[in-house]
Amino acid sequence: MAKSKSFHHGDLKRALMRAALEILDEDDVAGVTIRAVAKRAGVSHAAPANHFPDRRALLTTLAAEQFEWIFDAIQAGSSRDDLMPIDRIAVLFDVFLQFGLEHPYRYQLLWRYDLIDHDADILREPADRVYDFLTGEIGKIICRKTVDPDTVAVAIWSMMHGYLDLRMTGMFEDRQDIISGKPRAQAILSIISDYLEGLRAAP
Amino acid sequence: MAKSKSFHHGDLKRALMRAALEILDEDDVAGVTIRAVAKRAGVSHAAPANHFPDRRALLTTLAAEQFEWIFDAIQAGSSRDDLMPIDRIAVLFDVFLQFGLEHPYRYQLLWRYDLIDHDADILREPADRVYDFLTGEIGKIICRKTVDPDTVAVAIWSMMHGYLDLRMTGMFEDRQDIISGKPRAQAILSIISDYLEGLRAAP
DNA sequence: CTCTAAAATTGACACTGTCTATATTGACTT
DNA sequence: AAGTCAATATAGACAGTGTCAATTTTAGAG
Repeated sequence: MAKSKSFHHGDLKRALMRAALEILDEDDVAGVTIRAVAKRAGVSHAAPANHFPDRRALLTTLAAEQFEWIFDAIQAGSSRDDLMPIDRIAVLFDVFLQFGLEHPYRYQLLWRYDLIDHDADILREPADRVYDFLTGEIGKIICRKTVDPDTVAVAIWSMMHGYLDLRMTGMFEDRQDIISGKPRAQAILSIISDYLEGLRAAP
Repeated sequence: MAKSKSFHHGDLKRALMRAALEILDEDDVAGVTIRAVAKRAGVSHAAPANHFPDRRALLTTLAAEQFEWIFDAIQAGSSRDDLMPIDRIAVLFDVFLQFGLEHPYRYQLLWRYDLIDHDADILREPADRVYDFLTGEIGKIICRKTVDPDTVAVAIWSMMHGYLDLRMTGMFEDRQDIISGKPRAQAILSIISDYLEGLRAAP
């Protein structure tokens, strides 16, 4: 078997990832140090080096798992075949919003290019799947040739990410009364929805 | 005088900020350590403690200066009184895009809530000025009462920030051929512009 | 049972921020 | 002019960090 269950820990790599995720949720990525993860997993501070060459690799793997979870959630939510492309985009939007609002530290890790390796295959593959899902659905919507689907994808993805990111920084926090964050988030969704509807219409 | 020119350094606080900005541009915020800043300013590693209680305070001041610069640039660019609100928003957009693309490390620092103190007055004041400028111009555009200007501001700000942020992570980098970044950025601007034009029209 | 390669440990190094005590400076008071 | 004193700069120490090297432990093959 490829994953040899060795030593007293069984599968330390998986145990390290679980410990890292726990610490991430509690303490932000700053708390996810090699030594803290090792301590929670019950091993010495240098044990993780056997499974991850450095901290960047550990965090990259952690981020990749989040992208995989997100993609799975999008697929699960849009598996019904009576959904229109616009509805499937809404599913993607909902998944990201819910994920970001529930797990802000996980979400922010996804974009920490200074801590993770965006060019790594394990990260790029699931991220591309999500992105391709979006561009694919947009392509089904747009009829006229004057608009570039990729530009629309960039615009939508930008607004979605920007809203989440700024919301987490507290940029909008006390500028208006958002409590659960949902109403304002749905307003953003409706803006995007209207925009896409507008694109479908002939010029 | 409040700012006493004392000791051999004259105004160490300003010298520290200059050194910090240089290092930021070269090495990202990770390189802006207290000790590195002190070394570049030619003082001992504990000297900055007299002017900034901790690293967070230093970085917060550094970020505040960037917001002040941005606001000044927006004002300088939109001082002509023959500009329409939509044009003034375009100026804000251009200033942010140019600032972000030219100085990515400065831009990213502005949103590192884990490193700077977003509630500090010195930071919140110039940031609010920029944000209020945007909401003010949007308010001039929107006529119908069914749309909340603040929501529109959030949407626009989100798209602008999201595009810059994602672009810096390399999310769009090799998914299409952007070289200078300007064409795609202008496409985003035109999307926002169209959106605002649509809002002006009666329902 | 032995051998071996992977896995885990221990210790060390150069960093970091920040705290303490100490020394220096410059301006104000008497 | 001499002295005082708060502000400013220094040097040293401490607990952290990531990562490297040498060492020991383990699990399974022969």
